[in-house]
Order: sequence, then structure tokens, then C-alpha cells
Amino acid sequence: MNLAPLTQRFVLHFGEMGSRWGINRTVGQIYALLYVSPRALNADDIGEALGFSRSNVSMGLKELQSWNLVRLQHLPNDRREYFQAPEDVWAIFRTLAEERRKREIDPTLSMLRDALMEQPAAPDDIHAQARMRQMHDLIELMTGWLADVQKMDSATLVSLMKMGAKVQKLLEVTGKVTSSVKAGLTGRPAAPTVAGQPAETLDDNRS
Amino acid sequence: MNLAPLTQRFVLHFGEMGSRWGINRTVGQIYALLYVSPRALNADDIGEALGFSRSNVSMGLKELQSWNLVRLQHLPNDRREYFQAPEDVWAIFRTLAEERRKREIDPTLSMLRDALMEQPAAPDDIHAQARMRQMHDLIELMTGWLADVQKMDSATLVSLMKMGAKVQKLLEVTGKVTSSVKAGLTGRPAAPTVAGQPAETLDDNRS
DNA sequence: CTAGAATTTCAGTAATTTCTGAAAATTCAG
DNA sequence: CTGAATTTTCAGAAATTACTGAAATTCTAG
Repeated sequence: MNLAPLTQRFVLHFGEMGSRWGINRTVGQIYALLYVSPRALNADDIGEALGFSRSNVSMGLKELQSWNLVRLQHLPNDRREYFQAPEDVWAIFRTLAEERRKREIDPTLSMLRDALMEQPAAPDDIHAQARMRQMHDLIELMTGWLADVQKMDSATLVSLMKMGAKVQKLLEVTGKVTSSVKAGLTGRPAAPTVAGQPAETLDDNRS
Repeated sequence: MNLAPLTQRFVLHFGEMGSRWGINRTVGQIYALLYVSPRALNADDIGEALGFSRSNVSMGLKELQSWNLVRLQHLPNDRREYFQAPEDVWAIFRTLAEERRKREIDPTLSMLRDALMEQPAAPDDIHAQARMRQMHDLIELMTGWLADVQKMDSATLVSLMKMGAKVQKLLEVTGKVTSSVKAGLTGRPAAPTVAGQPAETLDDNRS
């Protein structure tokens, strides 16, 4: 590996973090390299830059493509494929959120939906199903919210995030939070609530 | 493993999803079992219910404790430790978000901060550093927003999430988004922007 | 203290994942 | 078509991670 100093640090960091993020070192390093590279790279470039075998690069790129995290390019008079990361960090972030939802959340949501259709027989399953409903409702609320947020353009999103907790304050002042929610102005049906668990009490999880 | 049907499905699912979530099968199953269990369980209960060795359960519980995802309980006239998941799914979710930030985001943010202090020497590093700044600014905005959101109580959070995109609409109507942001009413300093990259254009990442 | 109950640690093994080189498949200029 | 360039596949090797039983440690009732 013979990279410019900052680039090298970035690449090595992404390699090490890979395992925490659920990708492997190769994939992490390849993505990091593409992200900071000023130009699109072909598989040989990548393999040489990172010291990976050609086949390993091929697999890594395939993985990144399955995540929609790289773009393919062709240069004139060159049959090889060139890869690059999208320019816009917000587009990258959206893709990441979308793909993680598909892989890490949707299967669970689907399993929970199925489980909630069943009639619990064993006594323990009655409680288990109630717990599953709580989890299901939370996830459904989160994914619905995420879908809404994904529709916003980046500038709006940035504004809202910069406001942070101030959003709440402003809505309180204008009296819109309570009234609009109560009026069912939500645009999505409210997630059903478990009987006997109407409004959750926040119990802080720290020791 | 001899569990009630729904409980078993839930437990097995969490075991399988474990790898996608960056935990192992054991840890996933133990947590799932504790989550749906109507009472606190000791290590032997867990080992027997899931068919794991005592030492494996011990390691799994240690891991879950490091995530702040389980609570310890003691029963009268019983020296063993009993474990349970917090009741409140929102508290669980907050803990999860907090811990994932610490493990998966903070180290990167810190690396990026360091890298942005350096004077890039190589020409490629000039571009790389600009890219790192974009990533840094996005992450800083996200984590700041997360910190704000973590301060809200669950009921407020649920209201805001149910509103989804409607938040934007309401704020536009009351004219607060633009004015308040422009007025620097954000409560946190605006993330600095890379020169030459003022407002990102959303470029859709899909094929 | 002491003894037994409970938990943790740890070295070795099992299982899984990652990585490679060779071979197969694909692509495309001529 | 043909054949060279390029990419992908895949079986096995290497590396990593997960799991176990035995030993060590911690804890507490007496």
C-alpha cells in the first residue's frame, strides 16, 4: 500500500471499523479509497493501491454494488470498468440508511408481523406477543418516519437537523404538536398500542 | 431448546439476525429471550433454555451488560444473579442508539477531526481532506441532532415521529424554518461548510 | 475465616469468514 | 467469428471468531 498520508489513515481506519459496521476489512478499505479518490478507479488500481488480490477486489466491489454505494463508469478507449463513490455525502447517507433498513430492519418487522397474527397458546407466549407488539410498533413508527424523511430534500433535512430540539419548542409555541396530532393530521395511521400499555413511561436505562 | 412457539421463533430470528447487527448468535438469542421473558432469568435458566454452555452464557451476558442492555436483579434467598431487559422499548432504543454511536461513529468522528487538523501535502490528500470534511460535517450534524433528540421525552419523540414530513409543512406555514435558521437560533453552531461545496445538490444514487 | 455456591477466565477446538490463485466465463475490437 | 483483455467464480488455505470444559476466582452464609 502506497497512498498519500491522510488517505492512508482514512483507508486504514475504515478497514478497522469495517467489522463494527458489519462489512469486512477489504470492503471498508475499498470504499474508503473510492470515497476520497479524486478520480474513478479500476479494479487493478484498487488492488494495487491496497495490496489485495484481484479476485478479492472483485468480490469487494460486488458487495459495494449490492449496497448501491458505488457507481460504474467507462473511460473512452478503455474496456475496464471504473468505480467511484457518489459525490454527495447526503446521497450516500440516504443510500446507507435505506440499505440498512432493508437488511437489518425489514426482516425483523416481517417476522414480528407474522408473529402478531398468531394466537398465542402457551402462557409465556401471551406475554411474549405483547412484547413483540411493542417492538413492532416502535419499528413501524421509526421506518415510517424514515420514509418521510427520505422524501425531503437535503437542504430541508439539514435545516431540521440543525434545529434539533428547537423544532419541538417552535411547534409548542405555535401549538401545533398536540393539536395536529390529536386531530389525526399525521398522514400515516397511528401505530396501534398494546392494551394496558397506553403511554410508555420513560424509565432510564442507566445504572 | 424447549420454548413456547412464538418465543422460539423470536429467539431464533434474533440469533440469525445477530451477524447483520454486529453481534453473535449467542448474544442475539440471549437478548431475545430476556426481552420476551415475563420474569428475570439466571444464567442457568438461559443456558438450559437455549442449549448453550454456562461459560458461553456468561460471556454473552457480559457483552449485553457492556451494551447496557440488561439489568441485574437479585431474588431473596437466592445468590444467583437474575437478568432482564428493560420494560420500556423506547429506553431500549435510546440505549442502542447511544451505544452504537459510541462504538461505530465516535471513533470515526475523532479520526476525521485529527485528519482535518493536518496540512495536506500530497495533491491527492488535498482532495481527500475536502472529502473528509464533508463526511465530518455530516456526522457532526447527525450526532448533534441525535443528542438533542435523546434529551426529549418519549411521548414528544413519538409525536414528532408520527408527524414525519408534516413537521416541515407546519414550520413552513408558520414561517419558522427559514427565519429561525437564518437567525442562528439553532442552539448549536452550524457545521462549517467546505469551500466550494456550499449547498449540496442531491444526486440520486440509484441506477 | 471457611466451604460451597456461583461466576469468570482461558486455553484449546470447532465453526465461520475472509482471501487467494487458478480456471471459467464474459466482453468486445478487429 | 476469433482471441485477447477483463471480470467472475470457486475450491481450498489462512485468518478470525465463537464456543466449550476445566480451572481459577469471587462471593457469601454460617
